[in-house]
Amino acid sequence: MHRSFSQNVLELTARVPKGMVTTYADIARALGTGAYRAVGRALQTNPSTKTYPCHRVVKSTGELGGYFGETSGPAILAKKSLLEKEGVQVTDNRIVNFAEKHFRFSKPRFYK
DNA sequence: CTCATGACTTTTT
DNA sequence: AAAAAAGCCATGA
Repeated sequence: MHRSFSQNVLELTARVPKGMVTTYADIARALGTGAYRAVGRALQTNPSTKTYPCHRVVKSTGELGGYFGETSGPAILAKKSLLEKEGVQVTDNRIVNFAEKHFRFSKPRFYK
């Protein structure tokens, strides 16, 4: 069964447990590619934040990254709020204790 | 098909 | 430590 790259990005996003985060690079790697930037692009068209909690996807550096196309401003504040509501602290645009909150995908998956 | 673009990442200043 | 440059690749025009 072939799923599009974007579709797989969304499905992996849905796997991240509440209170944990993953990164754009992790998702790309889990799909067997290095298309980190394309991951962000795929999330930009997220059809449902309920189904796909894309606020749990952050940068490899532990910084927040973007939300709904915005890299700063109100959208990012919303992302921060959602994370803190789940117990992930954010200070100065960064995940506090990033290593402990970092969810790792168990096995690589391929979409092709 | 080619080309530019971006919710990125890593290396180099 | 902070900023810039270079590298990455799926997607849409």
